[in-house]
Amino acid sequence: MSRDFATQTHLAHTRATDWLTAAGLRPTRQRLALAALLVGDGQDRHVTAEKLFVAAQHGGEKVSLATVYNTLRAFCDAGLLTEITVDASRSYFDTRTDDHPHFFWEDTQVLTDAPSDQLEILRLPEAPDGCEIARVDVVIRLRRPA
Amino acid sequence: MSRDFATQTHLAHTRATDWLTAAGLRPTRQRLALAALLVGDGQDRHVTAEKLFVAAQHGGEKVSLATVYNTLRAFCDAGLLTEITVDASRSYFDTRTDDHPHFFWEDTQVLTDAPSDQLEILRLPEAPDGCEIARVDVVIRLRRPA
DNA sequence: TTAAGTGCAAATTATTTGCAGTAAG
DNA sequence: CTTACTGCAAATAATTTGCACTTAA
Repeated sequence: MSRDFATQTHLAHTRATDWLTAAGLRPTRQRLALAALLVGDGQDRHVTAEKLFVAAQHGGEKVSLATVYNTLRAFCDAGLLTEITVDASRSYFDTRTDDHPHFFWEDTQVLTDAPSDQLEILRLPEAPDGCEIARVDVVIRLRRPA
Repeated sequence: MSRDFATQTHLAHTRATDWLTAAGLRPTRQRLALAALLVGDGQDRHVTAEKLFVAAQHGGEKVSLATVYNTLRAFCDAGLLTEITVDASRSYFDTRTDDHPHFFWEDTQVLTDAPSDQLEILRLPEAPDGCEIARVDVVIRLRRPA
């Protein structure tokens, strides 16, 4: 809570590097910057390409939007992120890669984790013949009452 | 099962008309054609704009793609359809408007209903303060094993 | 008659891609 | 060195929109 800036930055960098190399991805300057924003503080995050791009710029990083897109795709392919689709016009990327439920705030278009220990699925429809369940997406859409 | 074509068509037309007027929508030629394709036989359906457009053309109906989009949106706004988002690049529209689970076949990109009686959610994360749950989307993603 | 609905073509928006240059191993 | 990565600008693809025309009520 009271670590100084240098230490925090250093930790973020280390974590980002490990995260990338563990997945066999080259830790380039751009990827490190994006990775640090995603997992630098060990917190789970849900980002859109645009939001991450803005965050990077805000942090003084020089990364192109196309690279942000390509990088997010690369991270997904490497299993570092999961893509979650709640809004047909935008993709969200989650740093948590296990199967867990989400809240989607319809007014702000924000996606967050829902406490997974509060979800108990007793029975699930079984996969039809010749199929297996790749993932179960549970999105709880929240509305602020008028 | 063995009703003749004229009767089937007539039923479809009636059902489509009722469906539209019940929602306070003007039963125009285009809307009737699309509605008949959607609910004409009383079966539940999941369509994309493009698929519905092609189906209409195939049936000899003259409807523009923009109208298909506008119409689907109008049907949703009127509560006749529900939009389901499983794929960031395409919207699916479901003729069943109650909250129920779906199968999404990743190989064919097809969306179907999952038997809702086989899903039992024992406990759901509760909505954060000042919020209510608008809907719970459950999408079971199916993969055909290699 | 008149407000709602339609078609077309142009606009928008998120995302991808081709390719020439740059950097990591 | 050599192959992967990046940036830019152009290409895609789904969806929306402006506007003149048509049609249901």
